[in-house]
Parts: sequence; C-alpha cells; structure tokens
Amino acid sequence: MGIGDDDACNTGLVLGLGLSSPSKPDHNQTPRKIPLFLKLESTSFGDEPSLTLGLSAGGAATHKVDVKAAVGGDLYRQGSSLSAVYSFSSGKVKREREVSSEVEKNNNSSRISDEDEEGVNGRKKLRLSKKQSALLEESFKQHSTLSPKQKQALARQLNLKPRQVEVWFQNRRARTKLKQTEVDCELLKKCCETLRDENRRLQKEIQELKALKLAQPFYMHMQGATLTVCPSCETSRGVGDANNPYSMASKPRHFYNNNPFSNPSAAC
DNA sequence: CCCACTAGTCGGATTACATCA
DNA sequence: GGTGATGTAATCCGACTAGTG
Repeated sequence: MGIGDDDACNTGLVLGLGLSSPSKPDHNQTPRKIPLFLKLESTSFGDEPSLTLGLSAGGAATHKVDVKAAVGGDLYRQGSSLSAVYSFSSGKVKREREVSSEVEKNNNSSRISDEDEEGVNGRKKLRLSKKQSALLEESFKQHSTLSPKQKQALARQLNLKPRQVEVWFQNRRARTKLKQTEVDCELLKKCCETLRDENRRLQKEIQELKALKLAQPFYMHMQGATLTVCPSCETSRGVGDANNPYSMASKPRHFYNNNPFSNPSAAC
C-alpha cells in the first residue's frame, strides 16, 4: 500500500557530526577526525525518539541517549556512568598507590616547587591560580594546540612544567568538544521534534485523503480523468515552511478532475 | 623506494583530588 | 563534620605521524 504503512513512521535518520576542531592547529599535526555519528531513531509513530551516539569506525562503543531523559542532561556524567563498558581496560590500569599520610597542603604555593615530589607518592592536585588559568585560556583562544616551542614558552611564563601545560590543553580541548557535542545534541533533539510534528501532520493528511477518497469514489475512478493541481494550492506551494528544510509541503494540495462538476475553489 | 624503529603528540577513558552545597 | 555532586589535573592507553637508519 505505501503511504499508509507504518514504515512511513519508521524514521531512521543518521546525521554525521564533523567534530573536527574548528580552529585547526597550525603546526604539523595532521588533522585526525574521529568519526562520530548520531543516529536518530523513532521506532513508531508517537514514540519517544532516541539518539544513539557512537563511533562509526572501530565500533568500540555506542551510547544510547534517551532524548527525553538526557536533555538537562549531563552527557559527561552519562559517559561516566557507562564506565562499565570500558572498564575492561581500567582494571589492569589500576595501580596500588601508597597513600602518603603526608599532611600539609601546600596552598597553591607548591606549584612545581619541588620537582622530585611528583611520581614518588600519590599525585597531588595542583590548583592553577586565576592568573595562570586566564593566561592559559587566552592562549587557548589563539590556538587550541601548542607547538613544542609555544608550550615551552608558556610553561616558562606560567612557571609550570611543559607537561602540565600540555595536559591542560588536552583537557581543555576535551571539554570544548564535550560542550560542542552537547550543543549538537540539543540541535538534533529540536530537529527530531520538528520531524515528529511533520510526521503527525502528514499522517493526518493521509487520513483526510483516505476519507476523501471513500467519500468520492466516483470522481476518482472516472475513466480518462486526469488529476490536476488546484491553482490556488499550486501557487501556495513552497511559500509556507521556508525555514523548515524537512517540510515536504506547506499544506495539502487538492486535486480535482477535469469535469464540469468539480469546482477547484469549492474543493479548497 | 620500502621497511622497521623511535619519539612525540593526540584523543578518549578513567582516576583521584579539591571544592562546594 | 560527613556526604554527594561537580570540576578538573593527571594518568593510562592506543593510534597516528614524522624522522631516521
């Protein structure tokens, strides 16, 4: 049958997200694009859609995000909560660490003061000063990746180790990407909403057309009858939902037969 | 030119610490 | 003061690239 089928509602939509960094580093690093895909699934008409977020290559993992639930949604935590999926790698990683009973916190002044402290006992949480953070942010705005020279210079300027600068930039990039993903997710949810509305509207239109067909079997089956689009509908076509790229038609078009009994204006 | 090796860097996942409500 | 949530520095790991012999 075609238009009435449930298949019409079964919208599998796959949107690719080019998550490559907008400001590509200017140094020799070759851009590496992580093939991320977001799959928009709506199993049946009226169902809550779901977004599937995953890696298209390698197939390592896919995260299914319940659109309804995840909106206020904390994808970051969501990822964390899925840690079980990845935990195969973390088990072996876990190292026994001697928790030093060493007491005094070094109140930020520690910075990198003592080079040898690191690596001996458990890691110490460094807290960057506001000034340091601001400078790093400023630098990040200029380029999201650093060349070795820039890294060295920045580290000197901030009185940090180059490795710390490097780590900061890595984490910063990760956060940026995460935020972008969240924004994209929001966008897709809106898109999904629009499509669902459109789907509802089209379903309704189908029902109306079916009803119309039942009501007027004679005209529809007249021998030699040709279908013509009502002029008023024809002119309105494409006018409506200009800003909705998913809209198939702005309003239902009416057809009438070329016979003296049907009046286009009456049909509309 | 091709191959193997190494060093450097990255992203992703995760851990662990600090801070705040 | 204890606790859970959150932010973030640090770590681990695998992948990739460039350089070198």
